[in-house]
Amino acid sequence: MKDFDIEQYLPHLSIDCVIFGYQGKELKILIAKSRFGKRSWNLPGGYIRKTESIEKAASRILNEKTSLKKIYLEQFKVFGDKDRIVKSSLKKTLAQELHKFNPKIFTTKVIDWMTSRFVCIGYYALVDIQKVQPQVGDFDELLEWRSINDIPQMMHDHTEITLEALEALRQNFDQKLIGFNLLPDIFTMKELQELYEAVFERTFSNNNFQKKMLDLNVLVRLEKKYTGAQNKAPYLYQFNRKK
Amino acid sequence: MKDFDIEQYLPHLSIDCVIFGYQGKELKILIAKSRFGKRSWNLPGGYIRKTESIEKAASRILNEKTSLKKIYLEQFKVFGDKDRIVKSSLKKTLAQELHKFNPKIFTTKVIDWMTSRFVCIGYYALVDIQKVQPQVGDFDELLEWRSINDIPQMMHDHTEITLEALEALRQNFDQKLIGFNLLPDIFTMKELQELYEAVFERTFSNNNFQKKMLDLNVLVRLEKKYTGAQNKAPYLYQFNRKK
DNA sequence: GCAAAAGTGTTAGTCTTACACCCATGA
DNA sequence: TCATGGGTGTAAGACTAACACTTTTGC
Repeated sequence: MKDFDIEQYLPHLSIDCVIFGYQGKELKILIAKSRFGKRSWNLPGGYIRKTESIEKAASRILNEKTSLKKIYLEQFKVFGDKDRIVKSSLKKTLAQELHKFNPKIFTTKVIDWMTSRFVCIGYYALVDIQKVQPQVGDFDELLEWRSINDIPQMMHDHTEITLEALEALRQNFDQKLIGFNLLPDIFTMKELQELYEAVFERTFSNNNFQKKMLDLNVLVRLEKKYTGAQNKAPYLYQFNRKK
Repeated sequence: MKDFDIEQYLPHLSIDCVIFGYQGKELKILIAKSRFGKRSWNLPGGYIRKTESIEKAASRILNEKTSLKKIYLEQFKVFGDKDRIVKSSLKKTLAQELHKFNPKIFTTKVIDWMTSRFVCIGYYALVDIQKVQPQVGDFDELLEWRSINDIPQMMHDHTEITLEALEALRQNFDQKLIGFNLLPDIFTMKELQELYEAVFERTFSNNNFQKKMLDLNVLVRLEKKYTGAQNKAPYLYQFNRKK
C-alpha cells in the first residue's frame, strides 16, 4: 500500500459510485467486501483531490476499480446526514484494525480524518460488464458483481444510496438513451429488450418494443446473426452515437 | 455583524440556493447584490455547520434570507470544478475589502478559508413570493426579485447554477406537482395556467389546461371569485395536500 | 414439413390537440 | 343587450397496448 496523504484531499467530502452492469439478463452492481472492520460490503468510493474537479475524481475512482477509461457517469444525489459515518457501529472496529494493519499509514490523525463526518456525492456509472476488469483496491478483500435483486446489507447508508441510484437510473433510462452503455457495441433487439426488462422489472411485448426503439432513430440495423438455432436469425443493431 | 467562527463549518463545502417566486406573470428568483468586491450579484448561499445535515443547512440559509419556516426545497446538482472560486477575478478585491471592513472578523485565516476551493451543493426553493420578507444579510447590499428573463451577470458560476436550477425545475414541474408552492393558497385556474406559461415560456389552451389539471385530482374547487369585472366569475381552487 | 423464435401488420383504446361554442357578469 | 372573459363539448390526430399473423432457420 502506498502512502496516504490526507493533505492531498478535500476533507469531509467523498464520492461513492454505484456501478451498473448487465449480464445474464440481470442488472448488477459492483460492490466490494472490506478487508477491515466487520468485513462488510460497501460501494466503491474515494476522496476528492484538491487539484481535481469532482467529475475527474469520480472518473479516477471508477478507473481504479474497473480499469476502464471512458465511463458513462451521472451525479444523482448528495448524502449529507450529520451522523452518516460518525455514528456508524463500524467506526471503532474499523479504526482499530486499520491502525493495527499499518500504523505508519493509519496514524491516529489519518484515522480521525477518515472516520470524521463525510458528505458524500453519489454517482452512478454504466459499463459494459464484459470490458471491466475489477481491480481489488487496498481496502477490499474482493469485488463482486451482484444482481440488484440480491444486494447484501451494506456499510453505512450504502444500501440507501444504491436504491436512490436505481431510481435515478430508471428515471433517466428512457429520456437520455443511456441503456446502450450497458450493452456490447453490437446486440440484438431481444437483448436490448431483456435489458429494459431487467431495469424496469417488467416485461414488454416484442413488437411494440421494437417499434418504440426503431422510432427513436438511434439504432443502425446491421447484418443478421446466424447462431445455428433452428429459427429466424435476428438482426444485429448498433447504437448510432452521431445523433 | 456577529463573529464568524470557521471551526463551526465544514470547509470547502457550500450551499447555493436558487429561490423561485412568481409575481406579475413572471417567474423570478431572489438574488443579492454584494456589499463587497465589485458589488456583483450572487445567489443566496452559506456554509454547512458540522452539527447539521445538508438539508438542515439549506433550510437554515433559506430561512435567514426569507424568514419563512417551511420551504419547498430540492437538491439539484453539485458544482465542483477545481477552480470554482479560486480562479475568480473577484477573489483579490473581495479579500482586501473584507479585511478592511472588519479586520477582527475577517482575519487572513478566515479570508483564506472563504476564498479557498469550494464544492457547492445547488438547491432550488419554491416560495409564495407574497409571504417572503427578504432579509438583507451581512454580506448583502440589497436583495432583489428578478425575472428569469432579466438575470444580471453574477459572481463565479452563479449564472450557470441558475440555468441548471431552471432546467431541473422544469423537469420536475409536472411530475412532482410542485407548482402550487409558488402560488397563494387559493388561486384561479387562469392564474395557475399563467404560472405554467411563465415556467415553460409557452402558451397553453385554456380548456385543455383545465382538463389536465382537474384530471390530476389534486385541486379542490371552491366558491366563485366575483371581481367586479363584467364577465363570468372564475372558480377559486385550492391544492389538496392530503393526496 | 415442423418447431422455435424473429419479425410485421392491424385494430382498439387512450391521451393530446385544436376548434367551436355556450354561459355568467356588470355596464 | 352587449362586450368580456370563464367554462365546456366534441372531433381529429397521435401515441400506446394488445392481438394475430407471417417469415426464416436448422433439423
